[in-house]
Amino acid sequence: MKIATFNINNVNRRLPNLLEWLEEAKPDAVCLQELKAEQSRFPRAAIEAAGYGAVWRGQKTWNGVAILARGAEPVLTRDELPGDPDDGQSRYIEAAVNGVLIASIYLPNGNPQPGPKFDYKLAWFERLIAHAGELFAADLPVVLAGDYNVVPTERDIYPTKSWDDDALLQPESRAAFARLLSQGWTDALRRLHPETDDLYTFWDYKRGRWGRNAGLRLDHLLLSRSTADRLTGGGVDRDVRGREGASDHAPAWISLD
DNA sequence: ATGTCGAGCAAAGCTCGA
Repeated sequence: MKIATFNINNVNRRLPNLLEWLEEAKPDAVCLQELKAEQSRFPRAAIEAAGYGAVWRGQKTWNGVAILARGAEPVLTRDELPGDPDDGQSRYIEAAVNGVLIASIYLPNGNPQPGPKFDYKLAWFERLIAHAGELFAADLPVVLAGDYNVVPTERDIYPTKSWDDDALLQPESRAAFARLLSQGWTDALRRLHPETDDLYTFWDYKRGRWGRNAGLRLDHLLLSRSTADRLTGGGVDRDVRGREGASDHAPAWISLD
């Protein structure tokens, strides 16, 4: 079973890119982030025609997350992260696909920091850690996939000082990600490629960063115990980032036995 | 400080978010 995560950065504007990648990569389940489409504007028909069922939680202009399943309908389990009934941002959706509980996560960016957006990022992280703790303890096959907006370690960014003040690299952001992992989750791509220095999933549009491979690893697939035992492979479809009209993220994927 | 990209608002170019 192949499971992917892809920050599409506007599902309607980049629909041809998404359909092309689905056709060639044929993932069994896909987590999308940054739909940037309100609920009624999700391109359901085109995605169905490509052979995928879908559940999604849209929002006007910003955010938005979805889960697609090849030849199946994902079984929705929740479409918001518990812990704050006043949070109206569409950043979490969870569904069962082929016996695996899958979450599509779009963690807040948090810039500029310090400030209210960074506070929101850290508070959202705490809610995720609380919910993930319950899922891990349940000992189910779970994959928490998405754009975490965190560069976990120095190995996960090209050599630069340019991002030192960015919310994605702050010690608080990294500590929260490390605390999530410490519940027992496996960072699948780093597990598979422990020595790779350019395991990036994001290249900023600015300053030719794609052309000089100045990337960041922001998109992660975290595996519960039973799914980690089934991990057989994975990678980043980085060529997708170089195509006409591409998202600034590339798809990351894993295979489970 | 800058660079890129796109949307919203509202009628063109600025502001915002990423």
